[in-house]
Amino acid sequence: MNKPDIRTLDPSRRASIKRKRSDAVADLIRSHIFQAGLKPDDRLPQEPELIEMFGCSRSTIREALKSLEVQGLVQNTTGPGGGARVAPVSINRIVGLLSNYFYFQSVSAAQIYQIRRLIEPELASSVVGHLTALHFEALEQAIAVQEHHPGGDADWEHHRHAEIDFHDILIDACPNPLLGLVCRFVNEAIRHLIGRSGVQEFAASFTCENVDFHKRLMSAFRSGNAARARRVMLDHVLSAEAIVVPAADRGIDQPVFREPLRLD
Amino acid sequence: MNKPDIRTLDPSRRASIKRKRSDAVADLIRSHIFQAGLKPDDRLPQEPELIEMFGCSRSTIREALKSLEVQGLVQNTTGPGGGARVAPVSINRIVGLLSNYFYFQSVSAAQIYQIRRLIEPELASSVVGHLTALHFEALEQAIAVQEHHPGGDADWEHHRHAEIDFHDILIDACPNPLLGLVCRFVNEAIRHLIGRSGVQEFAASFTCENVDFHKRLMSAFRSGNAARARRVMLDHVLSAEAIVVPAADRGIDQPVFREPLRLD
DNA sequence: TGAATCTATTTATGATGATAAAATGAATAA
DNA sequence: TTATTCATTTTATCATCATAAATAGATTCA
Repeated sequence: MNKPDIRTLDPSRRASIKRKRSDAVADLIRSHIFQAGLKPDDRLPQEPELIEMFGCSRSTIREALKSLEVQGLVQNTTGPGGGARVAPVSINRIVGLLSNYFYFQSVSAAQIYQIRRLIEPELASSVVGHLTALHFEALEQAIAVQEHHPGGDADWEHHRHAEIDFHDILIDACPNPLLGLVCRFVNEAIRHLIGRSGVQEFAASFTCENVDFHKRLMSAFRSGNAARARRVMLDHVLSAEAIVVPAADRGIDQPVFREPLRLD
Repeated sequence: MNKPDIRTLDPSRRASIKRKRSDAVADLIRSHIFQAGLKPDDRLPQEPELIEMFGCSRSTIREALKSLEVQGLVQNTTGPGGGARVAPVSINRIVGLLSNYFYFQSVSAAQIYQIRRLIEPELASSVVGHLTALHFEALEQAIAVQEHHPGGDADWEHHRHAEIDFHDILIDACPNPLLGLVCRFVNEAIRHLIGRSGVQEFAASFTCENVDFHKRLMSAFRSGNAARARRVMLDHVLSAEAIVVPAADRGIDQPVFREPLRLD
């Protein structure tokens, strides 16, 4: 058969290793979305049209659309007016895909806190002035969850998750999407650590301490004091690190920035 | 027909919105990989067996495998001994998926540098003692690329990419995978910024300055001085920020940490 | 009129069978 | 020995049909 093969039509592709047709089609559609500047909810051609456009079968098109769907770029719906539509790539999807990564690349508490101490204070500072009433409500509720069974042993994991939830809510209010994304990643890494940890010794006092820090953070947020929010968060993270990270793993040379300096 | 539907068998799924079979199968396989502790290169059952196991058709299984392939969890090969194999989720794949995100969520230079000034100095410090001869060679070459046409106007984008390449090489030597991942993200964001920027005014002197900083970094790396590497990198990032970020966007309250403090 | 329900249509989704292409290893020819 | 060819295994792609889901519009009931 003498059908033109997409893989050989594009010179840039031909040089590289043989790719699957479905992947080539997926990339072409992906490029088209960006180059045409399509926005979320814009419609893509329907399956029969795509089959016509790319000269390949339905299953190939479907695999390509599946690929784009997993990437979070498109969403497929049935029914009249349905088909493939452009979707906004959500931060949640990226984080979800990331979680696979941690299964093969385990990260230690020490490694997590090496970054956490740097970015969480920045997060705390940056959300000041951006927290809505809804945010405050959610934050209060996260604190309430932590306070509920302060002594219960079985609730340890529950408390730790509520602790991370508190920080995730801050991310929601963060005006810098990249900072938010990075913080989400670190939180996701912590969640994995909680899941597989045998480090459940530090229960009661740790939770109380965290709640206290969170309340002090709330106070700083309410008063609109970014500098104080930064300081309190730094203390919070360092305090947690001192408990969570085994002393042996705590790098002596790891620096802590206590006070910010200004650009000249 | 009275076939058991995977979507209704799992109580946790039944409650939520209707999912596609292929997604349900993909999740089951994914969970199996993790729960069985499968390692990269371990084989998954072949398509006919999977069809048997899940009681669904070939196309459903193939979509599920496609999904896992896009996620980077498995790799499919043809031929004897082929089939689906577990693959390590690579940092490159995650970054690739992330790049979609930036098309809908644009990030400004100011936002990038808010994070960059925090983590790049940490990166520079952490790679000290972990750079191999190969790393040094690659770093030298990246510098050479930047030096090649210091005045050429058309090379501006080329130089900027070489500048980012230099930092990516450091990431390769970073012993903290999470820090590496975060730095890759920031670099990816910068690459996007370069791609769509109309900010090409600052060309010649900027490149020279960067090369100078890179050479000073190399010196610190060679002498094994982590503290100096940190300081030089901070100066490098701040210098770049002062040029790249419009003064109006430069938040007055953004802090700069010039000297590290120690844990008590 | 207004809301709820039915029905038809559109579209993706799932199933089946056949063919093509890639990878492996064995057999063969130089 | 070395390279080549060939058969085999397994996915990749194709083609077609049947099913399920979602919407729009008509219809019915209050």
